Amino acid sequence: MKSKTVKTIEDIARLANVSKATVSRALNNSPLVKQETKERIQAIAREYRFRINVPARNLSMRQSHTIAFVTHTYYKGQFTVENQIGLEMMGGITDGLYDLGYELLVVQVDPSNANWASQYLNSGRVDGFILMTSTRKQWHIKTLVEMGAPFIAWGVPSHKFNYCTVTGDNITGGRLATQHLISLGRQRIAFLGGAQDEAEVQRRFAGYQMALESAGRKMESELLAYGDYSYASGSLAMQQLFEQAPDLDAVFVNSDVMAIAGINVIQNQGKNVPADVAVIGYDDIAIAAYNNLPLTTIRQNIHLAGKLLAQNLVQYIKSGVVTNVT
Amino acid sequence: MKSKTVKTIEDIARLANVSKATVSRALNNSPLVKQETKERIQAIAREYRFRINVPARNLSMRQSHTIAFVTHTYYKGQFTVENQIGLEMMGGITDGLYDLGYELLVVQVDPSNANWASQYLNSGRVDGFILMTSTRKQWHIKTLVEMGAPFIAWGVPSHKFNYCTVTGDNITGGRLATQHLISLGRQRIAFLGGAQDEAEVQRRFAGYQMALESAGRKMESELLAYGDYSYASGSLAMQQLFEQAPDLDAVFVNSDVMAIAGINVIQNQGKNVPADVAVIGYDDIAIAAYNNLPLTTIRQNIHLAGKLLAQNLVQYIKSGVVTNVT
DNA sequence: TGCTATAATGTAACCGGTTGCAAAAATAAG
DNA sequence: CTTATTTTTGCAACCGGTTACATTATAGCA
Repeated sequence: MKSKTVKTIEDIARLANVSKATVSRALNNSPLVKQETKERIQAIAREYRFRINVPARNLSMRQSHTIAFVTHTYYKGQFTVENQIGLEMMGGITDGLYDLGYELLVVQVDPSNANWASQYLNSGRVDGFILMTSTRKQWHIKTLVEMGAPFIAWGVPSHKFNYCTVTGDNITGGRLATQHLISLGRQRIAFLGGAQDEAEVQRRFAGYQMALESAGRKMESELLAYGDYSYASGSLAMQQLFEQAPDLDAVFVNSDVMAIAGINVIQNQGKNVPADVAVIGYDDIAIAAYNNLPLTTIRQNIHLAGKLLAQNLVQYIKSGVVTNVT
Repeated sequence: MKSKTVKTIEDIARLANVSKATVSRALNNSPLVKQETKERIQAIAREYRFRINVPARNLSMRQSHTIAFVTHTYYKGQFTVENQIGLEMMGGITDGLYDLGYELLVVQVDPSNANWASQYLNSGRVDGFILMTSTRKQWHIKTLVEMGAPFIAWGVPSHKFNYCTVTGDNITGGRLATQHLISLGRQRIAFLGGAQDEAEVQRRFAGYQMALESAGRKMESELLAYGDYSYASGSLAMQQLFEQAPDLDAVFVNSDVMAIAGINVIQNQGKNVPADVAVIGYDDIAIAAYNNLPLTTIRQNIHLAGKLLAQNLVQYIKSGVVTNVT
């Protein structure tokens, strides 16, 4: 524990009998300083527990080394996938950014106003954004693209614009889920999707279809129904499925929430889960593991996804575009 | 859309024919500048969409106007309350901070090393911390207190130290839950707590006891059991309760996760929930609402709590200590 | 009208780093 | 032992604000 007068790079310079510039270079491991001096300076810095002043560095380098995690205000009960996997994903992002020397700022934006982008960018507050937006909210993406803001989004990229994304492999996910059901010997496997116009849903459906086909079966339209991820829509869609195909013996549901709703409906029909009807859900929530429900779930590696988001965004900030599929 | 040469306060000064200093004052609404000039300058700033450079301001004012949300790396499946209410709470915090002109940085720390505190504080990166730590991790709190770092924690304050906190009103929560069960006409109401040494749990228990007493009943020790919030411990504790008091007809469980475990056990005993045994859970998760389980839950106003955390911390940064109960 | 109290603005020195360019030191070449 | 090179280091200007203090304009009052 030395005196605490060592707060700035200049203090260290004094202690080491060198100039500010040299200290700065030494601490940044510049090749311009002799190995020996470099080590000496670093040792001193370590000894005195020197912490570089971040705002000063940011100002000087005109970079904030900070990226914004953009989210809408969370409304209680608005149970979206985003809310559920949000924390886990943030963990991954923070991790990834940390390794790259960046930090994460949480920004809550008004969905009806894309002004935030310029606000944060032009203030030098952040170097880029990470959006957890689903395929909707295209509008925000449009704004960002137009203003040339560096950002990356989680979700299937729109074909209209060109920007960075990281996405779960929905096709494979859909295929795996369906194959699993097939391997259980199920004959009539239904598909209960999320919003039909979402790219994610379409891909899962594609996976579903692929699995069926490669098992020599064909998809039947009465085995399809769509909801909007809400509990209510799940119930509704499930009922619809039963009307269209009372003999179904399995269902692949696009979200765990709807899956739970579906299970409810099935049980109310007097059928047993999974004996009569097997149910398989998708991603989101840790609930599944702790639930006493007969529900299998396709898990996504959210932490990894977060890390990828971080890495690709930073990489983009220093060069070109990337689109990824996990 | 004007030319984009207006990036700094100096550009504006030029446009307004005044000095940098005056612009700075005008934008900060200082009483030192004439109302008229102030308005003129502000108008120009607005017109040119001027955004102040945050790093520069931070450097100059030696404040980051940023506070850190401290969290441990999230391990999948490590289903803690913190994880569950984390996002919602963050929403509240961001909200509260925003109103005060502060921002939220997410910091992931290594639980076994409290070095992060000085790292962030001394670097001028943040002005304070918000901990979501439960009563354990006292150690981190100790470190923070000792180094005089401004912070606030969610949870019942330790009597050993003096620091800011915001807490759910566990006593009232416990009372409400118990009263509810009483009003349902239940006779033998059990208490299934979390870790017995946690202040939160003790308070909930106090509430439980109060409710019983004011209903003219007295607490019986065979109706008590404790777990550690995990699913497994919930099952165990519930079994224990059944052994101790096979005739119980209601149970107040300290967390929704354990409640779900408990329900499972009860059902396996061939009893019906809630007909034979009523179950009431506590706080956390949005799951409850979407679950098909016969589970009532005491909800906490997490968003508000987050806001309070923000407000009280900032207030503290500018003055003294506060301890709050919602 | 002259003189002081007060309001409004300007000057310039920070804040704590980074970095282009010049100077000094060390090394190589002649 | 010079002179030309190549390394290392130092100087000083900047990044874009804030703010103590000096200066000037405005007003109040005898």
